[in-house]
Amino acid sequence: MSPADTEPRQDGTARGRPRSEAVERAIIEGVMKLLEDGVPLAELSIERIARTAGVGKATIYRRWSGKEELFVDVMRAAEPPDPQLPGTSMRDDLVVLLEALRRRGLAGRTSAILHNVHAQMKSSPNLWAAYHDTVILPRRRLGLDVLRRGRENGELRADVDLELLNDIVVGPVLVRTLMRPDADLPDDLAERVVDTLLQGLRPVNG
Amino acid sequence: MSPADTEPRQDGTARGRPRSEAVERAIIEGVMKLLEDGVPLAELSIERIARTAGVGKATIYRRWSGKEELFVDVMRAAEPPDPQLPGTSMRDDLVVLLEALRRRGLAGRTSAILHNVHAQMKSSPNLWAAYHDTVILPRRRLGLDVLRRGRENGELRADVDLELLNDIVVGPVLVRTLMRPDADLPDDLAERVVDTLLQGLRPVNG
Amino acid sequence: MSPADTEPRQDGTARGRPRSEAVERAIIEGVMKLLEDGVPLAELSIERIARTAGVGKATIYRRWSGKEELFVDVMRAAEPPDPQLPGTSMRDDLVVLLEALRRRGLAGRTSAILHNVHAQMKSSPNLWAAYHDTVILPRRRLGLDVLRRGRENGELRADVDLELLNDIVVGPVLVRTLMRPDADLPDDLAERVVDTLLQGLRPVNG
Amino acid sequence: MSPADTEPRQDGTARGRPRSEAVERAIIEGVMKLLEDGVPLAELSIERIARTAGVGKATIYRRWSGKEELFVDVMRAAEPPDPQLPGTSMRDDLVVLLEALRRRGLAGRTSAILHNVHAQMKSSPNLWAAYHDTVILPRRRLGLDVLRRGRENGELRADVDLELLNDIVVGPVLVRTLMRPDADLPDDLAERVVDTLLQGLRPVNG
DNA sequence: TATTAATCGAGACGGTACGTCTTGTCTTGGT
DNA sequence: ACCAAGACAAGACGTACCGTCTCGATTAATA
Repeated sequence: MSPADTEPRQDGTARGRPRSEAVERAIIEGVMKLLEDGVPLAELSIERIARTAGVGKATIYRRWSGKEELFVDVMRAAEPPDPQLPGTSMRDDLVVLLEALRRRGLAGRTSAILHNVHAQMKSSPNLWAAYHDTVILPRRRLGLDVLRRGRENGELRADVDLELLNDIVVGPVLVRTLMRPDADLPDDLAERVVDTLLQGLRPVNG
Repeated sequence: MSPADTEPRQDGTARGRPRSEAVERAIIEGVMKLLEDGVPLAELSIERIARTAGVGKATIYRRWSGKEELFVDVMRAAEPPDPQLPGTSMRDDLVVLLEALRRRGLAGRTSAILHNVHAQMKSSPNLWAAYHDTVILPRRRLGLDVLRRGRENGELRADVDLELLNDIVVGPVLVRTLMRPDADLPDDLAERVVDTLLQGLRPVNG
Repeated sequence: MSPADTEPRQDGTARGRPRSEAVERAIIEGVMKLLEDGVPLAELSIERIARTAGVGKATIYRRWSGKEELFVDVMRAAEPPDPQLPGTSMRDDLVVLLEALRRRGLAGRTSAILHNVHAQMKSSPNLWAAYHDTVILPRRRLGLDVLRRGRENGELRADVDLELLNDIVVGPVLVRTLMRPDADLPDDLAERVVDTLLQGLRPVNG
Repeated sequence: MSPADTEPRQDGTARGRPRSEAVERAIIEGVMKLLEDGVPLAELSIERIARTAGVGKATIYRRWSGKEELFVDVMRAAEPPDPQLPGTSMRDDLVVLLEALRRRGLAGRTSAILHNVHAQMKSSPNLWAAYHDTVILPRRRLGLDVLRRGRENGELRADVDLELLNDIVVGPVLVRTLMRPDADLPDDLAERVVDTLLQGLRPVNG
């Protein structure tokens, strides 16, 4: 799924002119620039991408089998780095994770790319799978680890389903980010979600 | 956004051959049939839709301004009816609402159409808005009403943010339905989400 | 080989918008204009022809299966009309026929087209055959008729091979026209060829 | 026009690895093999020639500036040697010359190459000129010499135009060879052409 | 014997054209 | 006024070649 789909060579022997990494970057940067400039994803033809990057069409097809595969790498390049967990408590760690998610949905470049390409990739199951495996899954695992530690530390009920809980924690931010583009993502959203969940929904007295 | 974009006539006077409603149904049914047959959304050209429905291309353009507008109506036609709330308690109402959401993500026809068209529409803000306003928003209001009644009945803490809570309730199911296509949606998912949230996450003793 | 390769319809029933004859003419005229302007045949891409004629590529492919087929029709359109035979004698008729051949090789538009397309067509046996059958053969028959009448009238030896003789008469002009592009075609060439042949090559006394 | 276009060095000093003559032959042989195998000239890309000859593209471009120049050398290599004239009489010499021409148009390898490359070269005036000067012209001069000797020997009328006569002699065979690919070239064609011309066309008595 | 420089096969590179497909508009003749 | 059919200009699709440009690896003649 990464660049070098039509592998240039299986063994180590390199023959012929090697592929230029600069070209690779130029293409991905070109796509990002177009998306940031507000060009609708539907108008992102390979022809136009090539024109923008000052590159021949074949040079694109030599690396990616089509638009979708290219977009996977564009997303990967646009993906912000993993957040640094404070480790002071489960609650704090969750807030940091959620906050990273919230920010990702706001930031200019990332946001424009994310919203568009995300939607696009959904139409292609195996591409989605590739993105899921290399981007989503590691983050998900990060969240599950935090929750597991929380359960072990006694911050969490012992009988809770961690997988489900992870979806519950992450759900509201993801929903607001990707499915309700007009929804606001206030600064304290991460905190409020985590604290609301921890406090429980029942009235205080009981 | 609805059919009859290029309105046939503003006033009441009807002149010439009236538009055939059968044609309208044939087109929408045709799109659904193709999607159910596993035709990828990307291969759904207007040309092919017209061929499948045995209809001229102009007849489609006379009703919708393009593929996306047509898809909005296809989604609307595929949307399952609103669930009937039992009204016995907030908890029960929420479970029924969530269960409807879960079912929508499973059902064959609906599911295939949903996943595809949903993704597609995300690329077009105003189309997404149209879908949001006529399909998502009413459901959302239904959920908010249930929560509001719950708060009034004392089933909910008084200081909770209903908007946020609604996203928390709906989030996990939506995430599993639309963003993790391989995730399982077990029969008791709705119940477990609602009960997990109501019980709170803290260990019992305190 | 003619226009209308992908026949629009076999029976008489005409359905859909009929093909525009104006477009047909515009395309053929466009090719001629380019050739007259000195554009080398090798640079006559379908893409360029379409651009010049202000026509979509598909519109060309709808009529001809490729460049070569199109060129057959261009040649046909550029072909000068059959000459009018005086009928006063075999000698005079032959001179007129040869003179027509000579002129064809001189005339600006025709000449440029002829030389180029002629060469091009040679690479495609069946296209050459098509051109041969509809353009060359009728002319050839005209020549054979003249010779046959000459033999019946006693202007020709009875034992002569008419087919061969026709090639002998036509040969020198054709060679100078098509194979020695720099050769001159003097005004009296036709007369001189015919008279040289009629007089024989032997010295007068014998 | 010959190999060594981008001359490897002007002065005598030879530095670096010298060009391999074997490579040169391999390329020309490769082209001939492809043509004999019935590959249409239009499909003879430099890319394919290089592939067939097991040679890098640059190695071809180092010797010839393009396809056409390469073809000139291919033709030269395929050209049969000059015929040996008996010298017994003008008539016999002409028959031998014509017979050589006829054979050239028949022979397998030569014929396939001739017909194709001949046509191709016509589109490029200066290439045609090169071929004309080094291949056609010497043959033509050979014919003119024979005719001149014939006139001096009294085998020919003194007032005949030798240039024109040469075209008349050569014309029919050339026409049948290059312009009527389906025409037959019977064994006695050369004799019949020469004798027909010598006998004259008029009836015997007069 | 080492150095040097042009050669070699391989294949990447920016372009252009190929022939096919879809887009949205525009005629047709018929309902 | 509507309909199905299909022509039309425009332009993207993915592939093939164009002629140029690196690569690492030969291959002589020179130093």
